[in-house]
Amino acid sequence: MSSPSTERRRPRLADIAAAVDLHYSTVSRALNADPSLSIRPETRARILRAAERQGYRPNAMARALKRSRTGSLAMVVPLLRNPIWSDIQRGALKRAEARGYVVMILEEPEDALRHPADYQYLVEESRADGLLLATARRGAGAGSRVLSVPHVHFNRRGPRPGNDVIMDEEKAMRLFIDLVGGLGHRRLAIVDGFKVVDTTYRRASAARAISAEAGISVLFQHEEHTEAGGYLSTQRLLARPRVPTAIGVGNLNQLFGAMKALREAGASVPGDVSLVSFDEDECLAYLDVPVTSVSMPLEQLGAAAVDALIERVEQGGGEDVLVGDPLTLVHRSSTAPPRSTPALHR
Amino acid sequence: MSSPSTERRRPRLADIAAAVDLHYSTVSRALNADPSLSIRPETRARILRAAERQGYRPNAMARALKRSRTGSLAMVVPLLRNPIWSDIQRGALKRAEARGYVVMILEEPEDALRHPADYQYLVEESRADGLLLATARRGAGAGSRVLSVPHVHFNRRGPRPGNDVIMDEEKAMRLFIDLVGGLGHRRLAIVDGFKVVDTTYRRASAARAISAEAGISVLFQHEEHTEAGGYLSTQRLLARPRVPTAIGVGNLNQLFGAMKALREAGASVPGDVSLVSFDEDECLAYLDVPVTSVSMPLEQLGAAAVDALIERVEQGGGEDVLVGDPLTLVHRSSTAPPRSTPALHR
DNA sequence: CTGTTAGCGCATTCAC
DNA sequence: GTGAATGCGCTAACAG
Repeated sequence: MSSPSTERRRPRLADIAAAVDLHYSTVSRALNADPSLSIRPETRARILRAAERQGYRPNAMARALKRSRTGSLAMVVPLLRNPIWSDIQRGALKRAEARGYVVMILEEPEDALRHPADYQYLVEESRADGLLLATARRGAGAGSRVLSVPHVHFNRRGPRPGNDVIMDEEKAMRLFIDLVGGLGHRRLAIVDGFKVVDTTYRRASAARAISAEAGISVLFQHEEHTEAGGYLSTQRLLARPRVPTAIGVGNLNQLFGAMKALREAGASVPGDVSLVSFDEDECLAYLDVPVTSVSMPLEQLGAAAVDALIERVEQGGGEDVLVGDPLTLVHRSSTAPPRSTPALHR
Repeated sequence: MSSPSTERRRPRLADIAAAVDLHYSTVSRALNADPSLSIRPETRARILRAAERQGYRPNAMARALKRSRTGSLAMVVPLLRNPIWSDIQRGALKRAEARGYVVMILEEPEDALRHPADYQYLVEESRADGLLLATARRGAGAGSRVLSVPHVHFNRRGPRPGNDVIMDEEKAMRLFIDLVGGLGHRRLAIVDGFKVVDTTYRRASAARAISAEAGISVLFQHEEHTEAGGYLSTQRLLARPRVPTAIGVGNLNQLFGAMKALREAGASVPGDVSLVSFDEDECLAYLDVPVTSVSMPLEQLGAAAVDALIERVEQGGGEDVLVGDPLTLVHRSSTAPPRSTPALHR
């Protein structure tokens, strides 16, 4: 209806070749700066100018078909409310863009888990060059179909070593235990998600080892990683004969539940119990009593995962990666020495 | 080193054609269930079986090249901490998957805004069939380059009508004003982000219109959409000679700031001031005083945006979409009648 | 009912 | 220095 004539096809190599009166293969080589092409600079400039003028854009599909490389990565993340996934995703997107890749995102519902191999089709159909996976449950798919396309598991380890990019959960746990241990706490508790999730599993193992060596007791409560889960776990802890004096909470959602349970029980923070979050978030600074947290390198993890995957795609190699920096304590007001503790009398 | 021979190429149409002793074009038509092909069921079954056995997967690049359609959409979202974007993204991903599309995500830093047309290259290079954009600032790029590829603006309107998928902010505002107005409040305030963001702008306009017609006064505070912004805005409100008795807060980050300001000023909620959040989140139920919120149809918005874009890609048509369902009030404990109000004496 | 043919747009090996 | 030719894997129009 309105100007039906203006519609113009996107220029191809042939179009710009016609404009400069050269063969399109020459144009291709000039635009790609093919070193084996000894072209005179002046001709080259002419080509570039023509391409520019016509607004030439290489067709990614055609190029991908020819090169058998799509320039895109597929990222599978669990469908969770926890904001850490946004941060990891952010790190991955930035790094991928910087390295000339695009990223497709898929979200896997927690109640409809699939096997990692179920995402292989993306590579097999040449939609992506490789897979970034955060879908593994511990033991899931162990011994079963092994992925035969480039991939890395991030944040959660895969069924076998060699393609994992994970955070240094042990370091995080050590930070927590050193902090409250140093304040004099000897009865700690950790409120976290279920141990079928690898991250939680590693955290729990680390806590066990570290606390044992420090002569500190640690109680574990594993529940859903939601407000309700944190609430329930903390209620249970507070109902014990000897209530822990310091609690570490595995994620932000659970933290809100934990705080509610503490409030309802009349337990003051940090007076009665010290509280530490394993998710850092700006909002922690604005709570009634600002909550100390362990800040994990989330964006760095995403970036490292992309780097590792690209290495596998382009070189075929690669090793496990442990991301441990910057992993720091954000000191706020939710920790203090336990009431009448040796530390106070020193 | 280990079994270098096992490496087998991915099967192509030709491979399965060879296996069933038919031409590969026939195989193609059979697999695609081409209606113009009258093939005998038995042959068809043979083909399917062979394809299955060889693990055949159509090459998406080759298909895209031929069909000039990639089957992927590009989504550009602002780089923000606010969790609404995750929810919108989720809705979009789900719908896209259901409709056979994949989605690439790009995040645009708020401090390095680009023109929507800067993302056109994705379509021009045949990396995506269309663009989902949430990048517009009011007035940005108005009158400048107009997008010449299929696209929709979501949550934030584009420079001109016709390709917008937005939420019914007016309805949201009406819910808020009706609620607190009905409780007897006559001095309201709205704490929100800056009005260069279209969502905020529409919310403010709606509030102005609705409150005028209801004979209610509304004060606006526009600050950064962060905890610090909400804190600052609320402090300002509390410093006024006549403090508003009900405050609506535009997003979750600001809400934490607002609550801190109220706490520090010794203003009780809902005793001294009623509080309503325009972002719904499970954590609101776990706060010291659980906060009432307006729950927006975020996933629905994402899904609607995908539908609208696919319509433009596949049919070339499309109109503006207003997403208004389900848009509801989540009643919690942060609202009450103002102290000694007419409503109490009725 | 099935085979032939011609590209989609590009990179690349080989001639000249 | 540059042109010609081939094929990546697939779809679709056309033969037979």
